[in-house]
Amino acid sequence: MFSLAEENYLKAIYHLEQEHNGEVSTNAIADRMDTKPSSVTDMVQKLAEKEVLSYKKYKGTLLTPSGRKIAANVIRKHRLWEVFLVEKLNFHWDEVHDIAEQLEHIQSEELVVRLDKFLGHPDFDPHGDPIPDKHGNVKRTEKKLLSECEKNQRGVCVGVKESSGEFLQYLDKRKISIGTKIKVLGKEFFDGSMIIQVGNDQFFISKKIAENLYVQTN
Amino acid sequence: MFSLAEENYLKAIYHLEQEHNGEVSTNAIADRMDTKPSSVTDMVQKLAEKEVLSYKKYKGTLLTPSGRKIAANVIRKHRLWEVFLVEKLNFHWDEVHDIAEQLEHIQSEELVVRLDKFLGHPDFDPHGDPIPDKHGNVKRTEKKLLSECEKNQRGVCVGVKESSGEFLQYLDKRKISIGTKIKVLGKEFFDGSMIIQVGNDQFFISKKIAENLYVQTN
DNA sequence: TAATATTTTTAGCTTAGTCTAAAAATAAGG
DNA sequence: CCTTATTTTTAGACTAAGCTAAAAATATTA
Ligand SMILES: [Mn+2]
Ligand SMILES: [Mn+2]
Ligand SMILES: [Mn+2]
Ligand SMILES: [Mn+2]
Repeated sequence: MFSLAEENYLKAIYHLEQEHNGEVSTNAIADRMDTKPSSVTDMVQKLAEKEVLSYKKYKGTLLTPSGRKIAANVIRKHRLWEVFLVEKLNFHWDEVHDIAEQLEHIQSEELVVRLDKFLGHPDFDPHGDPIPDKHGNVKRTEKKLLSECEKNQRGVCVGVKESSGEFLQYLDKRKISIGTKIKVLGKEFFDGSMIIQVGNDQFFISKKIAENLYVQTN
Repeated sequence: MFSLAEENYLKAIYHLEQEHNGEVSTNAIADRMDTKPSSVTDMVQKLAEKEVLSYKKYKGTLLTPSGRKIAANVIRKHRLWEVFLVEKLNFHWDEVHDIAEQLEHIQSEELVVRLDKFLGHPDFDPHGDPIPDKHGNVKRTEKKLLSECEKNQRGVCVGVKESSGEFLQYLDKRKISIGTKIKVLGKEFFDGSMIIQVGNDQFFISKKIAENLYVQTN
């Protein structure tokens, strides 16, 4: 029904919609997909014909509910395959994206159902991103302070409570910014300090740090 | 390096070469691939440019060693994925071909290595077809009498010893002909009779039948 | 608000892979 | 061996998806 190229566009637009929460511009799509804006205009007009997105010249695009469902399903497959590659084939989590980029386009409802079951119905991919359910719904959660997180919880940094220069510099040094994924590897009850994982780095943070970082948890 | 369409052509030509053992005609390829002969001519000329097959106008084509290796690798992936689908995802063996037709085109050396390992380095796919090794070599075996086969062995019918009308009619009734795959489910030492599987059917055969059927075993 | 800069679209080309219709080569039959 | 049938190739067109260059719309800013 939808070609590989069309699926990739829908997926990119889906992600961009979340990020900008709202219409997505032609240039933003071109940037994300490594194509030229003129190519995007063509494709977006075709997808508007197919009613998977709404488009007004010069005004940007928004997915329709049906387009959003298709995109979510591609993302579901992408993330399920990533789980498979890491959990079953023992790939490292940072090696799997490009393979999943191909596997996400395999067409077979039944395959997805069985893969999901085989993997034990996982809720998150190896990067900590949530796996949409079969209806395209993603479990979206409230933000909270990192200090409220438990061991093994994952979250995405969505903001800071205090924003002094020193604190922001500290975050910068630790390569933490909005959108950074954080996993709690350990938590000390005595002083509330934590060991966390950020990208490939693991390090200690004090309770004070943890109390000033907002995360959106899984 | 090679597109999905090119890979499918190479694979089809590979199979046709075995079947006709020799040059493959344009029409034969068109038939197999469900395309028009004119499309085949175009593609075959392109593949000849790329030196994966040799082609002389009106004379048919033959894969070069490099073309044969590429084809065998696609077939390797196809059959490994079929094993995965049946053994791990519990698909029935007659449901997996179309999905494998897509999965065989996923590009990743490492994925194949790990999938092969995960599956325990299988030698045959769920249909009993041999899985080429990483160098494109297929274990080709001698033909022998079905009566010489052991329990759980699989073979492809490649001929008969006696060819009386009654015998051939029997084979016909049982839907056994050249190319039919047979699996030995059980063997009785006392009288040499067997239970065999042919397609979805399972039935008894006497020693006399088994002694007159040549099979190529895995 | 008028000039300038940026974004987006259009127009026209390109390549891969397919098709139909017609021409050319080869094979078969009398 | 000549005529007819079959196979194969060529010529020309089409669609999907991309590109460049130029035009048009929108946004910025002096
Ligand atoms: Mn990914
Ligand atoms: Mn993709
Ligand atoms: Mn198959
Ligand atoms: Mn295929």
